[in-house]
Amino acid sequence: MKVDIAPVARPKLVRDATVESIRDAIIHGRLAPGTRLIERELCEATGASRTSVREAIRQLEADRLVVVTAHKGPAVATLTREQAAEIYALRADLEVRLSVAFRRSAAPGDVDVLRAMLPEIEAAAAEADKAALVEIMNRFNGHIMAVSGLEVTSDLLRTLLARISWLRVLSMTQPGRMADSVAEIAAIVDVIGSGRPREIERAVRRYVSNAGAAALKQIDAD
Amino acid sequence: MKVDIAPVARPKLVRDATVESIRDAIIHGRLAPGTRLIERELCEATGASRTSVREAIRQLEADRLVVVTAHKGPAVATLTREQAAEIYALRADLEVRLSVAFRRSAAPGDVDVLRAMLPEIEAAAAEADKAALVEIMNRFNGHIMAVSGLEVTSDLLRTLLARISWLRVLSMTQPGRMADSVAEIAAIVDVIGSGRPREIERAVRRYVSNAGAAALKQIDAD
DNA sequence: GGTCCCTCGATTGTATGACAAGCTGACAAT
DNA sequence: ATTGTCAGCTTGTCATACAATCGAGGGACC
Repeated sequence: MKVDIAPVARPKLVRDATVESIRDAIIHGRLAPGTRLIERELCEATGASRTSVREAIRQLEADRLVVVTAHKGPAVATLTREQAAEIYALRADLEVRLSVAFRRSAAPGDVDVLRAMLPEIEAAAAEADKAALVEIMNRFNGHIMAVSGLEVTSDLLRTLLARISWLRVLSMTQPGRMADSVAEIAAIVDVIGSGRPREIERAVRRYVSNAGAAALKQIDAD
Repeated sequence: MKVDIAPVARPKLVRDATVESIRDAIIHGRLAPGTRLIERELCEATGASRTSVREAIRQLEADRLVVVTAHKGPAVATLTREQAAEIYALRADLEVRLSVAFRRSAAPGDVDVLRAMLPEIEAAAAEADKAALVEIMNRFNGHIMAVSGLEVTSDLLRTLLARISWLRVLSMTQPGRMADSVAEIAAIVDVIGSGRPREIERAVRRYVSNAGAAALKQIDAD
């Protein structure tokens, strides 16, 4: 017999909450790249013990969100221009793979879910509400990832996106970028459900490539 | 003044040694996928304290080499057929990028370094010496990565290769695979220094794709 | 003044002991 | 056979302690 009961929402482990806490501060830019992280301060800020904080740091280090120098301690990871360029190039490959897989696996209605987000995206862009835009784009990407069925690829993309998250927000500020961005996303939605793989690839690469160009311009202007 | 002295080999941190120790056991197959890892046993095996062992586990978890279930403990990660297929597909993309970048950045002699490894590869393959083959292929890949200058891409590829390391060794056992493999690698060396990107891509994809097919066949036959 | 060196405080690295929380398998009861 | 219960084991977290190392500041010397 199959019952329709969701598994209980387990109380988070302290270490996971700590990871979330620090990761959130990094990807939202509240901790700028290069910022030194002192264990004692992290303990005070999160309320966790050194044990948990240190385990959290190890996880963030493996995710490349922080870099740890022995006996000097962790610092928020910085991105060189070259690293950022690489990440955007890789992101394009991954998003192409996901979008094509989406096309293959999409059930009727999956494209509608994406299309239904467009007005929200436009609204957030019109108001220049970055936080809302980040949130809705996460849902947008999340749906594509979920439908694609590509676990590893989604996982990799998530870690790459986390590393450039603050940069993405910064590059949104460029005049005209948001409007272009919205148009490029709409173009993706237009072809992701019914287009040929070649067309999907072109639309996705155009979006990611332009986003990357904006991000790199942002880095150069720092 | 520039002196040719390598930086001192610092005494490894206990935690790094522990990570290395466990990672090595996993990628060389001494710890089979699915094996439960008990903290106490890891402490006894490595001589490290729980503190260090637990931090090592967190790192391996983020690298996806172990999966941790709350209150049940870590276990060596398993690979589904789908995950393995994804990893080989992504590996192809990454190796193509690295090889093309190698072509662009290679100094005279860099190709010779690769070519000089071919006899070693052939010898190891002829003797079916898997350990030697793994070692030499690591050097081969390492040289391409170093010359390519693509840090992020290299990093990502290394983590993916770690996840399929045991599978690669297994799939070597298939009759004829080693000989084909050697020929495909030789073909890559032939074009990586002077070929057009398209040719390089084709050679690399042929190699990775065949390796992936062998690996998947191995999974199916388990 | 500038440079070298040393000491000291702060921070990280590691180990240990303690206890709570949660899982697992065995056994008893119905 | 299913369920309830319990004991033992493992993980999760904390506090504490101490060694190793780093970095800044202060003298000593030129």
